[in-house]
Amino acid sequence: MTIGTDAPRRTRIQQEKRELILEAALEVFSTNGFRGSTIDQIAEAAGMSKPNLLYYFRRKEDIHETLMQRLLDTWLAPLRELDDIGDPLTELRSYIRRKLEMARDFPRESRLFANEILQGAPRIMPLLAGELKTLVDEKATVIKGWMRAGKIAKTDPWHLIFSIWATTQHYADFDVQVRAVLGPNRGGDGRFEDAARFLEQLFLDGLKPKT
Amino acid sequence: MTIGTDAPRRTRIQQEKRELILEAALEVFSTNGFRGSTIDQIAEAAGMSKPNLLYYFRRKEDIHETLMQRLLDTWLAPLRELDDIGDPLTELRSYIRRKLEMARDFPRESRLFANEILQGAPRIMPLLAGELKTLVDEKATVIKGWMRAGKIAKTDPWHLIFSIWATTQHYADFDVQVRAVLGPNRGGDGRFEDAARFLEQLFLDGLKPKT
DNA sequence: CAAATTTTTGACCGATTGGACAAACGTTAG
DNA sequence: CTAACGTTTGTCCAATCGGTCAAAAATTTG
Repeated sequence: MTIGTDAPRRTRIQQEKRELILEAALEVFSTNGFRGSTIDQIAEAAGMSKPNLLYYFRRKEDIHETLMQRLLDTWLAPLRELDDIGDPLTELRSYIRRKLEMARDFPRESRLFANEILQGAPRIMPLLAGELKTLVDEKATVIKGWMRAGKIAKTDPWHLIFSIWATTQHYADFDVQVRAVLGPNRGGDGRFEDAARFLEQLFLDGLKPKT
Repeated sequence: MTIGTDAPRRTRIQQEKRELILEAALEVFSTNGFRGSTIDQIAEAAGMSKPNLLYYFRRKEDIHETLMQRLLDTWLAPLRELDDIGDPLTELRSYIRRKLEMARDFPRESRLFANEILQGAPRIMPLLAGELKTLVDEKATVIKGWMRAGKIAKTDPWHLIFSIWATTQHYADFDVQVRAVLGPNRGGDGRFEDAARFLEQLFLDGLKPKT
């Protein structure tokens, strides 16, 4: 019997094998893109034969789809946590920090997402215009409230969110370039701490109310 | 006779055909990546048969290589123009503006470059660690001079350049997402002016010396 | 005009691709 | 042990890939 994509998992072994495949596929897809990756590559990375892999995921697209669905949840978690309860500047600062930590700890997820968007988001466009837009609009309203209350400088909340995404994800998506430019000394493990310090200064001083 | 990559162009027709192919290849490569693009796609986009295209460029890689070489020159031009002569804040502001204009006017070039970096820059790594690093180091020294002179706030020049790259190129590379989130109203042609206003505020207020 | 050269194309090739399938293998329940 | 079920693999297939080649067509040259 083959394992359907939406069918409930049966044995513990199936769960584990599917997880193994997804892990391998994340590695391969994130570095080669969807069309640039082959089932053979994924199967080899997962340590199994191609037909065996196709026993757990019937089509190449199914693997990618499962990967993207899981990705979006964890990827948007930091933004969901952005809340109205704390101090606005502190909230924003910790959002930036969390996003940067995700770029550091989950660079493959970031690159997988970037690959999809770069190519026109053919597989997740509905999610962008639906779930994502709703979430961003909601958070933009929160930020606008902070601006009206004089807690942070008045500016465009949507482009503020874009700039946080751009600057943090840059350290995952363009990691090769960052390391090449920084060189062997400054391009080491400390580059994320340097980035965190810089981004905090850039955003906070730029957002501090004038009064 | 076939046309070599490094051979000097002969007739005007050859120049034009090569240009036609490069234009078509830019379109295809920038949306599908190198491995995701086929010679047939490029040939069709250029309005010619596959063997005809291969008469002008012997290998698929030759097209990509020519494209990347041209790209880097124009792509780094704004940074090269960053000079020590004018007012530092004005210099940085116009650099940001020029980069954003390039993201608006040459989004395909930006995506082509992003695709290459995302996949580990296998074809231009030497350029990154060589020419690019040299240029950035040089400009970082200029910026550091501005900081020592108290003209702009003290921070990390390299990460400052990264953040300018990230925020501006975001509007080319993630254009689909930007438009989806902004929606039909705010996602129209005015989005680049909104972005310009926001980025100016973000960077200038963040870089202004405290005194 | 005709000869020489450049440009274009149809047909083809070997390699790789995503995927199908039946047989073999392993495991577990009776 | 054995029947049933879940798992794995070798083999195969049609489609597509990058690229070749010889010959036709168009253009340039004399």
